[in-house]
Amino acid sequence: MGNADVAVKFKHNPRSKESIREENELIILTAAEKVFAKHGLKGSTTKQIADMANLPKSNIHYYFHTKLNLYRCVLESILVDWMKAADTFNTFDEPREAIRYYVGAKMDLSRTRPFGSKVWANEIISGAPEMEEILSSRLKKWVDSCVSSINTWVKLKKIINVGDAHTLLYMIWATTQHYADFDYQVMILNNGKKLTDSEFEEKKQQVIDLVLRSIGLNP
Amino acid sequence: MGNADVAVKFKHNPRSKESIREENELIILTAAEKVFAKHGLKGSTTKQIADMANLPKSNIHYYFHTKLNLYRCVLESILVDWMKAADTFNTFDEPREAIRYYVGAKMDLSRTRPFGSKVWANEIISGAPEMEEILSSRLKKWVDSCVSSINTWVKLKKIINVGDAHTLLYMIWATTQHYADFDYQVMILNNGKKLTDSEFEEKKQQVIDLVLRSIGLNP
DNA sequence: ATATAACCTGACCAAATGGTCAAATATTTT
DNA sequence: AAAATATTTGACCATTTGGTCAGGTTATAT
Repeated sequence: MGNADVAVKFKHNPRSKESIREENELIILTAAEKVFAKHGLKGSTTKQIADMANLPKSNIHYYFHTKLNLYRCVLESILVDWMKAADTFNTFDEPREAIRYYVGAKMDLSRTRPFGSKVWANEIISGAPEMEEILSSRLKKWVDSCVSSINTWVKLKKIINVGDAHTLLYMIWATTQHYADFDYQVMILNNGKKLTDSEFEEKKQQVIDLVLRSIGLNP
Repeated sequence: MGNADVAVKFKHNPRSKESIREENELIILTAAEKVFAKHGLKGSTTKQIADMANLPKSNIHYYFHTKLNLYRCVLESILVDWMKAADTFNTFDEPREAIRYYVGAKMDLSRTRPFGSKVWANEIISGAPEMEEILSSRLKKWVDSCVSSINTWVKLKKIINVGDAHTLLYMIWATTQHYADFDYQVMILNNGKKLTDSEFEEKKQQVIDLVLRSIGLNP
Protein backbone atom coordinates (compact mmCIF):
# COMPACT_ATOMS: atom_id res chain seq x y z
CA MET A 1 0.00 0.00 0.00
CA GLY A 2 1.62 3.25 -1.15
CA ASN A 3 1.57 6.67 0.40
CA ALA A 4 -1.30 7.83 -1.74
CA ASP A 5 -3.52 5.09 -0.38
CA VAL A 6 -2.66 5.95 3.19
CA ALA A 7 -3.60 9.54 2.45
CA VAL A 8 -6.90 8.42 0.99
CA LYS A 9 -7.66 6.36 4.01
CA PHE A 10 -6.60 8.54 6.91
CA LYS A 11 -6.11 12.14 5.98
CA HIS A 12 -9.35 13.81 4.99
CA ASN A 13 -10.85 10.90 3.10
CA PRO A 14 -10.30 12.86 -0.10
CA ARG A 15 -12.00 11.62 -3.24
CA SER A 16 -10.46 12.52 -6.55
CA LYS A 17 -12.03 15.48 -8.31
CA GLU A 18 -12.86 13.23 -11.21
CA SER A 19 -14.82 10.74 -9.13
CA ILE A 20 -16.58 13.55 -7.29
CA ARG A 21 -17.82 14.97 -10.55
CA GLU A 22 -18.82 11.57 -11.89
CA GLU A 23 -20.66 10.61 -8.75
CA ASN A 24 -22.49 13.90 -8.34
CA GLU A 25 -23.54 14.04 -11.96
CA LEU A 26 -25.01 10.56 -11.64
CA ILE A 27 -26.80 11.45 -8.40
CA ILE A 28 -28.28 14.56 -10.00
CA LEU A 29 -29.27 12.80 -13.23
CA THR A 30 -31.02 10.06 -11.28
CA ALA A 31 -32.87 12.55 -9.11
CA ALA A 32 -33.78 14.70 -12.11
CA GLU A 33 -35.16 11.69 -14.00
CA LYS A 34 -37.53 10.98 -11.15
CA VAL A 35 -38.69 14.56 -10.78
CA PHE A 36 -39.06 15.21 -14.51
CA ALA A 37 -41.01 11.93 -14.82
CA LYS A 38 -43.50 13.16 -12.28
CA HIS A 39 -43.88 16.81 -13.25
CA GLY A 40 -42.48 17.28 -16.76
CA LEU A 41 -39.94 19.91 -17.72
CA LYS A 42 -41.94 23.00 -16.84
CA GLY A 43 -43.59 21.53 -13.78
CA SER A 44 -40.32 20.45 -12.16
CA THR A 45 -38.29 22.88 -10.10
CA THR A 46 -34.57 22.84 -9.52
CA LYS A 47 -35.31 22.95 -5.80
CA GLN A 48 -37.26 19.68 -6.05
CA ILE A 49 -34.41 18.06 -7.94
CA ALA A 50 -31.91 19.37 -5.43
CA ASP A 51 -33.93 18.00 -2.51
CA MET A 52 -34.33 14.63 -4.24
CA ALA A 53 -30.57 14.55 -4.75
CA ASN A 54 -29.87 15.75 -1.20
CA LEU A 55 -27.76 18.59 -2.49
CA PRO A 56 -28.08 22.35 -2.34
CA LYS A 57 -29.74 23.93 -5.35
CA SER A 58 -26.61 25.80 -6.36
CA ASN A 59 -24.88 22.48 -6.76
CA ILE A 60 -27.34 21.45 -9.48
CA HIS A 61 -26.54 24.62 -11.38
CA TYR A 62 -22.83 24.17 -10.82
CA TYR A 63 -22.87 20.81 -12.62
CA PHE A 64 -25.57 21.36 -15.24
CA HIS A 65 -25.87 25.15 -15.50
CA THR A 66 -29.54 25.33 -16.49
CA LYS A 67 -32.65 23.23 -15.90
CA LEU A 68 -33.14 22.84 -19.64
CA ASN A 69 -29.62 21.53 -20.11
CA LEU A 70 -30.11 19.02 -17.29
CA TYR A 71 -33.36 17.93 -18.91
CA ARG A 72 -31.63 17.37 -22.23
CA CYS A 73 -28.94 15.31 -20.52
CA VAL A 74 -31.64 13.14 -18.93
CA LEU A 75 -33.33 12.60 -22.30
CA GLU A 76 -30.02 11.71 -23.91
CA SER A 77 -29.20 9.19 -21.21
CA ILE A 78 -32.58 7.54 -21.63
CA LEU A 79 -32.18 7.30 -25.37
CA VAL A 80 -29.02 5.24 -24.96
CA ASP A 81 -30.95 2.51 -23.14
CA TRP A 82 -33.86 2.64 -25.58
CA MET A 83 -31.61 2.21 -28.56
CA LYS A 84 -29.95 -0.78 -26.95
CA ALA A 85 -33.34 -2.48 -26.67
CA ALA A 86 -34.12 -1.44 -30.23
CA ASP A 87 -31.05 -3.26 -31.47
CA THR A 88 -32.49 -6.61 -30.45
CA PHE A 89 -35.07 -6.24 -33.20
CA ASN A 90 -32.58 -6.98 -35.95
CA THR A 91 -30.59 -9.69 -34.22
CA PHE A 92 -33.01 -12.38 -35.32
CA ASP A 93 -34.17 -13.32 -38.81
CA GLU A 94 -37.26 -15.19 -37.76
CA PRO A 95 -40.17 -12.95 -36.76
CA ARG A 96 -41.14 -15.16 -33.85
CA GLU A 97 -37.75 -14.76 -32.18
CA ALA A 98 -37.27 -11.14 -33.16
CA ILE A 99 -40.65 -10.08 -31.76
CA ARG A 100 -40.29 -12.23 -28.69
CA TYR A 101 -36.96 -10.70 -27.77
CA TYR A 102 -37.86 -7.13 -28.70
CA VAL A 103 -41.11 -7.11 -26.77
CA GLY A 104 -39.37 -8.81 -23.87
CA ALA A 105 -36.59 -6.23 -23.87
CA LYS A 106 -39.08 -3.36 -23.96
CA MET A 107 -41.05 -4.87 -21.09
CA ASP A 108 -37.86 -5.27 -19.06
CA LEU A 109 -36.99 -1.65 -19.69
CA SER A 110 -40.43 -0.57 -18.50
CA ARG A 111 -39.76 -2.50 -15.34
CA THR A 112 -36.21 -1.38 -14.67
CA ARG A 113 -36.39 2.22 -15.85
CA PRO A 114 -39.97 3.43 -15.56
CA PHE A 115 -38.96 7.03 -14.90
CA GLY A 116 -37.09 7.25 -18.14
CA SER A 117 -40.12 6.04 -20.03
CA LYS A 118 -42.27 8.63 -18.29
CA VAL A 119 -39.91 11.48 -19.11
CA TRP A 120 -40.01 10.38 -22.73
CA ALA A 121 -43.79 10.15 -22.67
CA ASN A 122 -44.11 13.61 -21.13
CA GLU A 123 -41.81 15.01 -23.75
CA ILE A 124 -43.78 13.54 -26.67
CA ILE A 125 -47.14 14.46 -25.17
CA SER A 126 -46.04 18.06 -24.89
CA GLY A 127 -45.05 18.16 -28.55
CA ALA A 128 -41.43 17.02 -28.29
CA PRO A 129 -39.99 20.55 -28.26
CA GLU A 130 -36.56 19.24 -27.25
CA MET A 131 -36.49 16.10 -29.34
CA GLU A 132 -37.68 17.10 -32.76
CA GLU A 133 -34.38 16.40 -34.47
CA ILE A 134 -33.79 13.15 -32.58
CA LEU A 135 -37.21 11.88 -33.58
CA SER A 136 -37.01 12.84 -37.22
CA SER A 137 -33.44 11.63 -37.70
CA ARG A 138 -32.28 8.83 -35.42
CA LEU A 139 -35.66 7.37 -34.50
CA LYS A 140 -37.11 7.75 -38.01
CA LYS A 141 -34.16 5.88 -39.50
CA TRP A 142 -34.51 3.03 -37.04
CA VAL A 143 -38.25 2.81 -37.59
CA ASP A 144 -37.81 2.72 -41.35
CA SER A 145 -35.47 -0.24 -41.14
CA CYS A 146 -37.83 -1.91 -38.73
CA VAL A 147 -40.78 -1.38 -41.03
CA SER A 148 -38.89 -2.87 -43.94
CA SER A 149 -38.07 -5.98 -41.87
CA ILE A 150 -41.74 -6.42 -41.10
CA ASN A 151 -42.70 -5.89 -44.74
CA THR A 152 -40.18 -8.54 -45.77
CA TRP A 153 -41.75 -11.00 -43.33
CA VAL A 154 -45.13 -10.26 -44.87
CA LYS A 155 -43.80 -10.77 -48.38
CA LEU A 156 -42.24 -14.10 -47.37
CA LYS A 157 -45.60 -15.07 -45.82
CA LYS A 158 -43.88 -15.50 -42.47
CA ILE A 159 -46.50 -13.30 -40.83
CA ILE A 160 -49.96 -12.10 -41.75
CA ASN A 161 -50.33 -8.91 -43.77
CA VAL A 162 -50.80 -6.23 -41.15
CA GLY A 163 -51.31 -3.36 -43.59
CA ASP A 164 -49.09 -0.57 -42.31
CA ALA A 165 -46.19 -1.97 -40.32
CA HIS A 166 -46.18 1.17 -38.18
CA THR A 167 -49.45 0.09 -36.64
CA LEU A 168 -47.86 -3.08 -35.31
CA LEU A 169 -44.84 -1.17 -34.04
CA TYR A 170 -47.04 1.34 -32.23
CA MET A 171 -49.00 -1.45 -30.61
CA ILE A 172 -45.77 -2.93 -29.28
CA TRP A 173 -44.47 0.39 -28.02
CA ALA A 174 -47.73 1.48 -26.47
CA THR A 175 -48.44 -1.81 -24.74
CA THR A 176 -44.99 -2.29 -23.29
CA GLN A 177 -44.57 1.33 -22.21
CA HIS A 178 -48.01 1.26 -20.61
CA TYR A 179 -46.49 -0.79 -17.79
CA ALA A 180 -44.06 2.04 -17.05
CA ASP A 181 -46.04 5.19 -17.85
CA PHE A 182 -49.29 4.03 -16.30
CA ASP A 183 -47.78 1.93 -13.53
CA TYR A 184 -49.84 3.77 -10.99
CA GLN A 185 -53.09 2.84 -12.76
CA VAL A 186 -51.87 -0.72 -13.19
CA MET A 187 -51.18 -0.87 -9.47
CA ILE A 188 -54.62 0.45 -8.50
CA LEU A 189 -56.33 -2.05 -10.80
CA ASN A 190 -54.16 -4.78 -9.28
CA ASN A 191 -55.98 -4.19 -5.98
CA GLY A 192 -53.59 -1.47 -4.95
CA LYS A 193 -50.52 -3.70 -4.96
CA LYS A 194 -47.46 -3.25 -7.14
CA LEU A 195 -46.85 -6.15 -9.50
CA THR A 196 -44.35 -8.58 -8.04
CA ASP A 197 -41.43 -9.71 -10.17
CA SER A 198 -43.07 -13.01 -10.94
CA GLU A 199 -46.41 -11.37 -11.75
CA PHE A 200 -44.58 -9.06 -14.09
CA GLU A 201 -42.86 -11.97 -15.82
CA GLU A 202 -46.30 -13.49 -16.31
CA LYS A 203 -47.67 -10.29 -17.91
CA LYS A 204 -44.58 -10.04 -20.06
CA GLN A 205 -45.23 -13.51 -21.46
CA GLN A 206 -48.89 -12.67 -22.03
CA VAL A 207 -48.01 -9.51 -23.91
CA ILE A 208 -45.55 -11.44 -26.07
CA ASP A 209 -48.21 -14.05 -26.84
CA LEU A 210 -50.82 -11.40 -27.69
CA VAL A 211 -48.44 -9.70 -30.08
CA LEU A 212 -47.36 -12.95 -31.73
CA ARG A 213 -50.96 -14.04 -32.29
CA SER A 214 -51.88 -10.61 -33.62
CA ILE A 215 -49.54 -11.19 -36.55
CA GLY A 216 -50.73 -14.73 -37.09
CA LEU A 217 -47.99 -16.60 -35.27
CA ASN A 218 -48.75 -19.34 -32.80
CA PRO A 219 -46.67 -18.61 -29.69
CA MET B 1 -90.61 39.69 -34.61
CA GLY B 2 -91.42 40.85 -31.08
CA ASN B 3 -89.91 43.68 -29.11
CA ALA B 4 -87.52 41.37 -27.33
CA ASP B 5 -85.99 40.29 -30.62
CA VAL B 6 -85.56 43.84 -31.73
CA ALA B 7 -83.80 44.55 -28.49
CA VAL B 8 -81.51 41.57 -29.00
CA LYS B 9 -80.66 42.73 -32.46
CA PHE B 10 -80.26 46.46 -32.11
CA LYS B 11 -79.97 47.59 -28.54
CA HIS B 12 -76.89 46.24 -26.80
CA ASN B 13 -77.02 42.68 -28.12
CA PRO B 14 -77.64 41.44 -24.59
CA ARG B 15 -77.11 37.76 -23.95
CA SER B 16 -78.78 36.21 -20.94
CA LYS B 17 -76.62 35.82 -17.86
CA GLU B 18 -77.18 32.11 -18.02
CA SER B 19 -75.93 31.75 -21.57
CA ILE B 20 -72.97 34.00 -20.83
CA ARG B 21 -71.91 31.74 -18.00
CA GLU B 22 -72.46 28.59 -20.04
CA GLU B 23 -70.54 29.89 -23.00
CA ASN B 24 -67.60 31.24 -21.02
CA GLU B 25 -67.25 28.11 -18.95
CA LEU B 26 -67.09 26.07 -22.13
CA ILE B 27 -64.53 28.40 -23.70
CA ILE B 28 -62.36 28.21 -20.60
CA LEU B 29 -62.70 24.45 -20.23
CA THR B 30 -61.71 23.94 -23.86
CA ALA B 31 -58.73 26.25 -23.55
CA ALA B 32 -57.68 24.66 -20.27
CA GLU B 33 -57.86 21.17 -21.74
CA LYS B 34 -55.40 22.18 -24.45
CA VAL B 35 -52.99 23.88 -22.09
CA PHE B 36 -53.11 21.14 -19.44
CA ALA B 37 -52.58 18.55 -22.19
CA LYS B 38 -49.38 20.24 -23.22
CA HIS B 39 -47.90 21.20 -19.86
CA GLY B 40 -49.64 19.21 -17.15
CA LEU B 41 -51.18 20.69 -14.02
CA LYS B 42 -48.07 22.23 -12.51
CA GLY B 43 -46.55 23.30 -15.80
CA SER B 44 -49.62 25.19 -16.99
CA THR B 45 -50.22 28.78 -15.93
CA THR B 46 -53.54 30.53 -15.59
CA LYS B 47 -52.12 33.23 -17.85
CA GLN B 48 -51.58 30.68 -20.64
CA ILE B 49 -55.11 29.39 -20.24
CA ALA B 50 -56.47 32.93 -20.25
CA ASP B 51 -54.56 33.79 -23.42
CA MET B 52 -55.72 30.59 -25.10
CA ALA B 53 -59.30 31.49 -24.16
CA ASN B 54 -58.84 35.12 -25.22
CA LEU B 55 -60.01 36.32 -21.84
CA PRO B 56 -58.32 38.24 -19.04
CA LYS B 57 -56.81 36.10 -16.33
CA SER B 58 -59.20 37.40 -13.67
CA ASN B 59 -62.03 36.00 -15.71
CA ILE B 60 -60.65 32.49 -15.37
CA HIS B 61 -60.60 32.90 -11.60
CA TYR B 62 -64.04 34.42 -11.62
CA TYR B 63 -65.54 31.28 -13.14
CA PHE B 64 -63.36 28.55 -11.67
CA HIS B 65 -61.76 30.18 -8.60
CA THR B 66 -58.52 28.17 -8.58
CA LYS B 67 -56.32 26.44 -11.14
CA LEU B 68 -56.70 23.14 -9.31
CA ASN B 69 -60.47 23.38 -9.40
CA LEU B 70 -60.41 24.13 -13.13
CA TYR B 71 -58.14 21.14 -13.63
CA ARG B 72 -60.53 18.87 -11.77
CA CYS B 73 -63.42 20.15 -13.89
CA VAL B 74 -61.46 19.31 -17.04
CA LEU B 75 -60.73 15.80 -15.76
CA GLU B 76 -64.37 15.29 -14.87
CA SER B 77 -65.54 16.43 -18.30
CA ILE B 78 -63.13 14.03 -19.98
CA LEU B 79 -64.30 11.14 -17.87
CA VAL B 80 -67.85 11.58 -19.13
CA ASP B 81 -66.74 10.92 -22.71
CA TRP B 82 -64.50 8.03 -21.70
CA MET B 83 -67.26 6.31 -19.83
CA LYS B 84 -69.56 6.66 -22.81
CA ALA B 85 -67.05 4.77 -24.95
CA ALA B 86 -66.63 2.25 -22.18
CA ASP B 87 -70.33 1.47 -22.28
CA THR B 88 -70.05 0.06 -25.78
CA PHE B 89 -68.08 -2.84 -24.36
CA ASN B 90 -71.14 -4.45 -22.82
CA THR B 91 -73.65 -3.74 -25.59
CA PHE B 92 -72.62 -6.86 -27.52
CA ASP B 93 -72.54 -10.46 -26.37
CA GLU B 94 -70.24 -11.71 -29.05
CA PRO B 95 -66.57 -10.88 -28.46
CA ARG B 96 -65.94 -10.08 -32.10
CA GLU B 97 -68.56 -7.34 -32.14
CA ALA B 98 -67.86 -6.09 -28.63
CA ILE B 99 -64.14 -5.71 -29.27
CA ARG B 100 -64.68 -4.25 -32.72
CA TYR B 101 -66.98 -1.53 -31.41
CA TYR B 102 -65.02 -0.79 -28.27
CA VAL B 103 -61.68 -0.47 -30.01
CA GLY B 104 -63.35 1.58 -32.73
CA ALA B 105 -64.93 3.91 -30.17
CA LYS B 106 -61.62 4.38 -28.36
CA MET B 107 -59.84 5.13 -31.62
CA ASP B 108 -62.52 7.68 -32.52
CA LEU B 109 -62.09 9.33 -29.15
CA SER B 110 -58.34 9.56 -29.67
CA ARG B 111 -59.06 11.31 -32.94
CA THR B 112 -61.76 13.69 -31.77
CA ARG B 113 -60.51 14.50 -28.29
CA PRO B 114 -56.76 14.05 -28.21
CA PHE B 115 -56.23 16.74 -25.59
CA GLY B 116 -58.49 15.00 -23.14
CA SER B 117 -56.51 11.81 -23.53
CA LYS B 118 -53.29 13.70 -22.94
CA VAL B 119 -54.55 15.34 -19.78
CA TRP B 120 -55.56 11.92 -18.50
CA ALA B 121 -52.16 10.49 -19.46
CA ASN B 122 -50.33 13.32 -17.72
CA GLU B 123 -52.42 12.81 -14.63
CA ILE B 124 -51.69 9.09 -14.41
CA ILE B 125 -48.02 9.51 -15.23
CA SER B 126 -47.65 11.94 -12.37
CA GLY B 127 -49.20 9.48 -9.94
CA ALA B 128 -52.88 10.41 -10.29
CA PRO B 129 -52.89 12.75 -7.28
CA GLU B 130 -56.31 14.13 -8.25
CA MET B 131 -57.90 10.92 -9.45
CA GLU B 132 -57.08 8.33 -6.86
CA GLU B 133 -60.68 7.82 -5.76
CA ILE B 134 -62.05 7.87 -9.31
CA LEU B 135 -59.59 5.21 -10.37
CA SER B 136 -60.12 2.95 -7.41
CA SER B 137 -63.90 3.24 -7.40
CA ARG B 138 -65.56 4.04 -10.73
CA LEU B 139 -62.84 2.78 -13.05
CA LYS B 140 -62.04 -0.27 -10.94
CA LYS B 141 -65.68 -1.30 -10.95
CA TRP B 142 -65.96 -0.95 -14.72
CA VAL B 143 -62.72 -2.87 -15.28
CA ASP B 144 -63.87 -5.68 -13.02
CA SER B 145 -67.06 -6.17 -15.02
CA CYS B 146 -65.06 -5.98 -18.22
CA VAL B 147 -62.60 -8.59 -16.99
CA SER B 148 -65.42 -10.92 -16.08
CA SER B 149 -66.91 -10.57 -19.58
CA ILE B 150 -63.58 -11.55 -21.07
CA ASN B 151 -63.20 -14.47 -18.68
CA THR B 152 -66.65 -15.70 -19.66
CA TRP B 153 -65.67 -15.62 -23.33
CA VAL B 154 -62.60 -17.65 -22.47
CA LYS B 155 -64.65 -20.19 -20.54
CA LEU B 156 -67.09 -20.50 -23.44
CA LYS B 157 -64.08 -21.00 -25.75
CA LYS B 158 -65.19 -18.00 -27.76
CA ILE B 159 -61.70 -16.55 -27.52
CA ILE B 160 -58.29 -17.93 -26.68
CA ASN B 161 -57.15 -18.02 -23.06
CA VAL B 162 -55.26 -14.78 -22.61
CA GLY B 163 -54.22 -15.43 -19.01
CA ASP B 164 -54.96 -12.20 -17.17
CA ALA B 165 -57.75 -10.29 -18.90
CA HIS B 166 -56.21 -7.02 -17.71
CA THR B 167 -53.33 -7.56 -20.10
CA LEU B 168 -55.69 -7.54 -23.07
CA LEU B 169 -57.49 -4.48 -21.76
CA TYR B 170 -54.23 -2.61 -21.28
CA MET B 171 -53.16 -3.47 -24.81
CA ILE B 172 -56.39 -1.98 -26.14
CA TRP B 173 -56.13 1.15 -24.02
CA ALA B 174 -52.46 1.71 -24.71
CA THR B 175 -52.68 1.14 -28.45
CA THR B 176 -55.74 3.30 -29.04
CA GLN B 177 -54.58 6.12 -26.77
CA HIS B 178 -51.18 6.08 -28.43
CA TYR B 179 -52.77 7.81 -31.42
CA ALA B 180 -53.81 10.69 -29.17
CA ASP B 181 -51.02 10.94 -26.62
CA PHE B 182 -48.19 10.38 -29.06
CA ASP B 183 -49.79 12.03 -32.06
CA TYR B 184 -46.77 14.21 -32.51
CA GLN B 185 -44.47 11.19 -32.80
CA VAL B 186 -46.97 9.49 -35.10
CA MET B 187 -46.94 12.58 -37.31
CA ILE B 188 -43.15 12.76 -37.49
CA LEU B 189 -42.92 9.07 -38.40
CA ASN B 190 -45.62 9.65 -41.04
CA ASN B 191 -43.12 11.86 -42.88
CA GLY B 192 -44.11 14.93 -40.90
CA LYS B 193 -47.70 14.92 -42.07
CA LYS B 194 -50.75 14.54 -39.86
CA LEU B 195 -52.81 11.45 -40.59
CA THR B 196 -55.71 12.28 -42.90
CA ASP B 197 -59.18 11.10 -41.96
CA SER B 198 -59.04 8.22 -44.41
CA GLU B 199 -55.54 7.21 -43.28
CA PHE B 200 -56.81 7.22 -39.72
CA GLU B 201 -59.77 5.02 -40.64
CA GLU B 202 -57.30 2.62 -42.19
CA LYS B 203 -55.19 2.48 -39.01
CA LYS B 204 -58.32 2.04 -36.95
CA GLN B 205 -59.25 -1.04 -38.95
CA GLN B 206 -55.72 -2.39 -38.65
CA VAL B 207 -55.72 -1.94 -34.89
CA ILE B 208 -59.08 -3.71 -34.65
CA ASP B 209 -57.75 -6.60 -36.73
CA LEU B 210 -54.57 -6.88 -34.66
CA VAL B 211 -56.57 -7.02 -31.46
CA LEU B 212 -59.04 -9.56 -32.81
CA ARG B 213 -56.29 -11.87 -34.01
CA SER B 214 -54.45 -11.50 -30.71
CA ILE B 215 -57.36 -13.24 -28.97
CA GLY B 216 -57.67 -15.89 -31.64
CA LEU B 217 -60.51 -14.40 -33.68
CA ASN B 218 -60.33 -14.16 -37.44
CA PRO B 219 -61.36 -10.59 -38.31
C1' DA C 1 -87.14 53.56 -13.35
C1' DT C 2 -84.66 51.80 -9.82
C1' DA C 3 -82.52 48.33 -7.09
C1' DT C 4 -80.19 44.11 -7.12
C1' DA C 5 -77.40 40.71 -8.67
C1' DA C 6 -74.17 38.93 -11.93
C1' DC C 7 -70.34 39.81 -14.94
C1' DC C 8 -65.85 41.95 -16.05
C1' DT C 9 -61.02 43.44 -15.53
C1' DG C 10 -56.84 46.38 -14.53
C1' DA C 11 -53.99 46.94 -10.70
C1' DC C 12 -51.96 44.83 -7.15
C1' DC C 13 -49.48 41.36 -3.84
C1' DA C 14 -47.04 37.67 -1.44
C1' DA C 15 -44.71 33.55 -2.57
C1' DA C 16 -42.01 30.77 -5.54
C1' DT C 17 -38.71 30.25 -9.24
C1' DG C 18 -34.39 29.93 -12.23
C1' DG C 19 -30.30 31.61 -11.96
C1' DT C 20 -25.94 34.40 -10.13
C1' DC C 21 -22.10 35.28 -7.27
C1' DA C 22 -18.67 35.76 -3.90
C1' DA C 23 -16.50 33.69 -0.37
C1' DA C 24 -15.13 29.29 1.83
C1' DT C 25 -13.25 24.76 1.43
C1' DA C 26 -10.93 20.90 -0.71
C1' DT C 27 -7.79 18.80 -4.05
C1' DT C 28 -4.03 18.93 -7.35
C1' DT C 29 0.07 20.80 -9.37
C1' DT C 30 4.45 23.04 -9.06
C1' DA D 1 4.31 24.86 1.07
C1' DA D 2 2.36 27.74 -1.93
C1' DA D 3 -0.11 28.62 -6.05
C1' DA D 4 -3.64 27.10 -8.97
C1' DT D 5 -7.72 24.82 -9.83
C1' DA D 6 -12.17 22.62 -8.68
C1' DT D 7 -16.07 22.03 -5.50
C1' DT D 8 -19.53 23.78 -2.26
C1' DT D 9 -23.13 26.71 -0.69
C1' DG D 10 -25.75 30.56 1.59
C1' DA D 11 -27.32 34.95 0.32
C1' DC D 12 -29.26 37.39 -3.11
C1' DC D 13 -32.13 39.08 -7.29
C1' DA D 14 -35.27 39.85 -11.18
C1' DT D 15 -39.17 37.60 -13.00
C1' DT D 16 -43.18 34.87 -12.90
C1' DT D 17 -46.91 32.87 -10.54
C1' DG D 18 -51.68 32.02 -8.43
C1' DG D 19 -54.78 34.61 -6.52
C1' DT D 20 -57.36 39.03 -4.62
C1' DC D 21 -60.09 43.06 -4.91
C1' DA D 22 -62.25 47.37 -5.78
C1' DG D 23 -64.76 49.62 -8.90
C1' DG D 24 -66.96 49.55 -13.23
C1' DT D 25 -70.45 47.58 -16.65
C1' DT D 26 -74.44 44.83 -17.99
C1' DA D 27 -78.63 42.21 -17.35
C1' DT D 28 -82.73 41.15 -14.53
C1' DA D 29 -86.34 41.54 -11.02
C1' DT D 30 -89.59 44.64 -8.80
